[in-house]
Formats: sequence, C-alpha cells, structure tokens
Amino acid sequence: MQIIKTRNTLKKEKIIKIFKRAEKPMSSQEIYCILKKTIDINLSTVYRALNTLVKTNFITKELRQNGITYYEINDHIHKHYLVCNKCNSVLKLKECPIDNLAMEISKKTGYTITDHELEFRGICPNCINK
Amino acid sequence: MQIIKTRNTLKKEKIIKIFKRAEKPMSSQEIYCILKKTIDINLSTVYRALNTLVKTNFITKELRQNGITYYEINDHIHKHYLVCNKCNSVLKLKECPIDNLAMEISKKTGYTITDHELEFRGICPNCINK
DNA sequence: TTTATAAATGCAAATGATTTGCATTTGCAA
DNA sequence: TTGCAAATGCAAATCATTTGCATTTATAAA
Repeated sequence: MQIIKTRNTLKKEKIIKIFKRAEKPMSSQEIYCILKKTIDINLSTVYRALNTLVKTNFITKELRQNGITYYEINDHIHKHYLVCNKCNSVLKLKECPIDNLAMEISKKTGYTITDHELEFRGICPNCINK
Repeated sequence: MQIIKTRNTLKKEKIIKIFKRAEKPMSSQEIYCILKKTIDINLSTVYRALNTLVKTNFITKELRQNGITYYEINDHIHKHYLVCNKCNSVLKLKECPIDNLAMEISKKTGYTITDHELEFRGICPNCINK
C-alpha cells in the first residue's frame, strides 16, 4: 500500500461534482464534453484526474465490452448494469447478485477473489417495442 | 441475420486447430505466436480470420479488463473464468452461475437479456503462498 | 509571508490493440 | 476453365488511453 498525494484543483473539483451528480457510470469522453461546456480543459488532464481518483479510491473504473472504460463514484458497493444493445441505456441493478456466489467459488477453487465484473446485455423494454 | 461466406484456407484451418487443442481462451497475440512457429502469417490475417470465425459463431470473443480480447471455441455454453492477478493463470468454472440469475433479473426489469460477461479476479492458490 | 517541491496541466507525440485500404492471390461455384 | 468474392500481406489508419516535457500552481515547511 502506497500513499498517494493529491491536490485540490478547480478542474478536479468539477470532475468530482460530475460524479456526484451522475446516476450512471461515465466515460472519459462524456466527462470531457460536460467539462468543455464551462471550462477549458485538456482531455489528457481528464484522464490523469480520473486515474488519480481511481488511485485514491474515490471512483472505480471498468472496461466494458464496447472497449470504453467507464468510471463512477466508489461507494464500496459492487454494482452491475444492464446495457441495452440498441439505445445504450443503462440500468443499475439494486444489489450485487454475485457476492455470495464469489464466496462459494472461492471456497471451491482456493482462489482469493478480490474483484469481479458482471455485465448483462440485451434489449431494454423501450426498444423491444420498436 | 446475414449469410456469411467463408473459404477454407490453410491458415484458417491452422487457427481452428489451435482452438480445438486450446484449453483456455486465447488472445490474438498468443495465436499469432503459435502460428509463426510453423507458417508465415501476418497479424492482420489472424485478426481477420478471428473476426470471420466470430461471425460464423465458431468462436466467441470477450474483452477482458486487461484490455485484451480473448477468443475461444463456441460450444454454446456460457463460460466464466477466474483470472489470477499475479500469474495470469486462468481457471474455467464448470458451470455458468448466472443463467438463473439472468432470468430473474430479466423478469424484474423487463429487459430481454441476450448476453452477459462475468469475470472474477484475485489470487490463485499457487500465488498466495509466495 | 516566502519558498521549495512535487502535483497538476496543456500540448504534442507515443502507445498498443485492432482495423482498414489497396493491390494481389486464391478458393470455389457455375 | 473461368469469374468473382473471400483471403492475404503490407503499410497506414484508428481509437482510447498514456506519456514526455515544459510550465503552472497547490500546499507544507521554513
């Protein structure tokens, strides 16, 4: 475990605010676009800020099957999503259905399980009627 | 649904053989390296072959959290893995623990679930003793 | 309050996995 | 045997993300 020193800057504050308001995981691009509306910021600054926020455990990151990394506030609760293949809408599951399972698998296999990713994909009720 | 026409070529045959022998998901690089030992082949050919094999449902692909795509024979059974963060060894779970869950979630949310990805990460019993 | 240091930033260039354009070769159906 | 589209090699492009470098700035210590 290593100590990570961080400074408070306007830009990082803005990013943190976006996460606090957001109700879904956000990509670097989404965050960049929101920021661009009100301040001048470079995309690499966004990436660096995101990485420090991940290091300090303020947010978590997850690489989705579409090849894009999504970030969201880390409330220390596992989250999983239903992603619509048509409209890309995202529905957050209320609870992690995997934790028990993970423990079970850990016992069976001898692995110490530290993380898991679970992503469902399909068609949301909205799109299915189109 | 679209008809995909495919030809039998030496190189594609070799790739198919690799998949039949393989006991774990393989990355494009791994396949490329194996092929290079016996034949002359270009990496982009490997990628194109992999993509046609995915299109014809001979193999499936999955993007892992390490940013690399892994391919494996499609036996129409969901598979999930335990990936060791230290030695990168991979253990295949004997069954998909999610199918029931997916049905449940589908009922609750109204989503038609067509796919899911589940990946556990941690430390394998081998590495934990080091 | 001043100062020193390392974190934050912008910009351009690099990276790494994967894809693509183009010219050429080749499998295979007619 | 022939024609066409699929397969291939090669180089260049792509796309998300990272990095090197010079500059700015937050912050802790003097």
